[in-house]
Amino acid sequence: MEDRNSMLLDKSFYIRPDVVKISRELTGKYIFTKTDGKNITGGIISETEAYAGINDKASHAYNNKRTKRTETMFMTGGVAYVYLCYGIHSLLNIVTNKEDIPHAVLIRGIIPTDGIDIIKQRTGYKKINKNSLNGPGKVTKALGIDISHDKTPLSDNIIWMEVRNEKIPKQNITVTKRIGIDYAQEDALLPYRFVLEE
DNA sequence: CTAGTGATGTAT
DNA sequence: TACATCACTAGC
Repeated sequence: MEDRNSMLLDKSFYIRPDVVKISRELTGKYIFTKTDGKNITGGIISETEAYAGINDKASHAYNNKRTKRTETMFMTGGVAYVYLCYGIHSLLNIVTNKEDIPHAVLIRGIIPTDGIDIIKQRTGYKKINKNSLNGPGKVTKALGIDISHDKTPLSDNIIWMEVRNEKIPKQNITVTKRIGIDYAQEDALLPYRFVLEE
């Protein structure tokens, strides 16, 4: 796994204080999973959003809201925060920053590279292309992630990130406002979404 | 455009 | 215990 062409992102990457920067940096990195007793599936992270804790009206942890569900966001960075949205879709977030500071990055899209046949099985898609997994619910379905993976450390060979040699220049990442958070008033306009350009 | 889906949060 | 809400998707 770890040679000079690929390196596991470890705790020191996730514990850093600037979640918006981490969100930008995760865009273009690789995510892999080994779930379901199946082999590795994964791809290049093509879209992320930052959720910046207690002062961000779009965040589940806004106003220091601490419940059974949001407790995960308060953990030390480097674990998965997975919750069910609209009764159907499990959404995968990466918890960042130190304990008690509830920052997270939502993984909104990947370009599949590994385990294409398993991804076809899980999604039911007959063909897979670089745009097939362009939504947060599609990503978790393809990677075999559900709410049972909440609190999973990103160091356990179940869900993990790698950096590889491919250079993703900064200018190839577009920045926009976040999706589906109209309830967040002025914070809905924050430039916290990062998308890899074609 | 809209229905579907169920865990979660908040109020009773 | 009840009810509204929701970091979405697929199918018209």
